Amino acid sequence: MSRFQDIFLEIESDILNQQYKAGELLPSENQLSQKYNVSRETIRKALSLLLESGYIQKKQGKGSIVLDVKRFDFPISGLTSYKELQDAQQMSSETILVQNKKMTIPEHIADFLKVSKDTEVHCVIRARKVDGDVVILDKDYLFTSVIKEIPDAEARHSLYHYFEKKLGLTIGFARKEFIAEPASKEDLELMTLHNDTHVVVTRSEVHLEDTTLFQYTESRHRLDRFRFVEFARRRGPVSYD
Amino acid sequence: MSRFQDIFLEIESDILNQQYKAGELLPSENQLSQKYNVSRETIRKALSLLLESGYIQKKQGKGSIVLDVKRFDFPISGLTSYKELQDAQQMSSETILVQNKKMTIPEHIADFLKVSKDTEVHCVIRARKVDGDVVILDKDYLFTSVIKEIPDAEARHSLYHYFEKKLGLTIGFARKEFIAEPASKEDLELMTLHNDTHVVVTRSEVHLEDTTLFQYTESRHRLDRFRFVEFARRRGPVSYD
DNA sequence: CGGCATTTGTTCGTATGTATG
DNA sequence: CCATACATACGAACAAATGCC
Repeated sequence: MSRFQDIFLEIESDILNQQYKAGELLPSENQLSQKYNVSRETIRKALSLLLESGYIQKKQGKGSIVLDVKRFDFPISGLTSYKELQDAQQMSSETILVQNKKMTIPEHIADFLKVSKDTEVHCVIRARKVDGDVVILDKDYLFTSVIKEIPDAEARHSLYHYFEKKLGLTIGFARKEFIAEPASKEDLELMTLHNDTHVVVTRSEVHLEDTTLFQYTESRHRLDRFRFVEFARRRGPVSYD
Repeated sequence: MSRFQDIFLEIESDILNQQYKAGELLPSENQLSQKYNVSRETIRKALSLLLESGYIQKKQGKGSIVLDVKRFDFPISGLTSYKELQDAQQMSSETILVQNKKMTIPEHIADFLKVSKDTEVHCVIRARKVDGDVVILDKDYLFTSVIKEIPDAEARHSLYHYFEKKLGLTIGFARKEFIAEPASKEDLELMTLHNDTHVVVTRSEVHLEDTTLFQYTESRHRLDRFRFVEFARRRGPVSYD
């Protein structure tokens, strides 16, 4: 781990432990560089991580103000599904493996991803049960050119744990889209939908560090179980209007 | 404008103009620093902006790969509403100013924001009409301690244009939350909802650069007119599972 | 397999510009 | 006007990953 990452983690935990309180200023960059015995550049890299993560706000000529981060649910950003919420908040949940088989990619997905229509993928479908109800349906399509085999046990546990810890793959980036859609026949069959007519769908394409596309995911959420929280920093002329 | 921002914009436009094509490598940081006559650090700052914005992927020992950004709707990220989509894509739309008055903050919002219950705010309600239908309802609450006056004409045009261009305020950051909710009586009255039972609601609290909270916004979207696109880069152990 | 050149990642030191109070 | 703090920029050095021979 690099020095500026260590320092980021230390200051982060100091903020979470209220060593630095919301509304106060952090020590100046020069003071911090003395405290940690590093150059100011190293401190600035640590602070810019804190900035991106929503812990502080910097102001030229003044200092770095600690934001009130505990007023909000944690983690701040990127929380998409109740499954992730549960992981973060230790709630109980159950994963049902509905399907795990090899097939050629469905045509509409090939079109969406702009890949060949005879690409081979693993199709993994999982239902997420909370409090007795199936509230999330996850459909993953994984390119067999990258992932050779998916044991059922791994699919029941965590695909990403399998990819990163066991196969040594590293995720690079993803594009996600959120929209509301009418519930499909499959949704009605597999999820506990009461009288809902719609679900919220998140579609993502996930790429490895070397930019190869290796996964397409569709996550379908019951309306009352969808929530997404984002921390957005102003960059350039973005309209919040 | 700082040098590294200029260089970011130049390379950005080179990517958009296909001077640098998707899948190819950018010139190395040393080559770029020669081309632009700046130090490598300056180039690295420009490249890190490109990285955050989803234009490139960097790989140690290899170089910076140009990503295929044209396959997706533009702008890549942070697009929340059809109003923003229209602005970006020159679609036609109409804004109806439903209300613009001073009042004390509604109690449930005071609770949500953890501010005093007798805070004074401007309440601005606007309906967004597309193709004859009202598909978005925006409710803005603006602290009178920061914003003294809101002319109707400005509310009909763009609040943010008014704040930033005319009042000289600078937005710092915001936290946004997306949820699906049952349609309220007000939604049914003011929006063209057909038989919809739910709407997608985005709630944001917007802060100025000096961290003062100055706005709370609730934007209510008809289900078939909501869409949000995000570019997410991997940082640390985040589960896409 | 090792060695080597190339490329990005990290850190340091220094200098100068700019905003704040 | 001045001290302080953050912003930008340059130059240098070494580490780590990659690719090629």
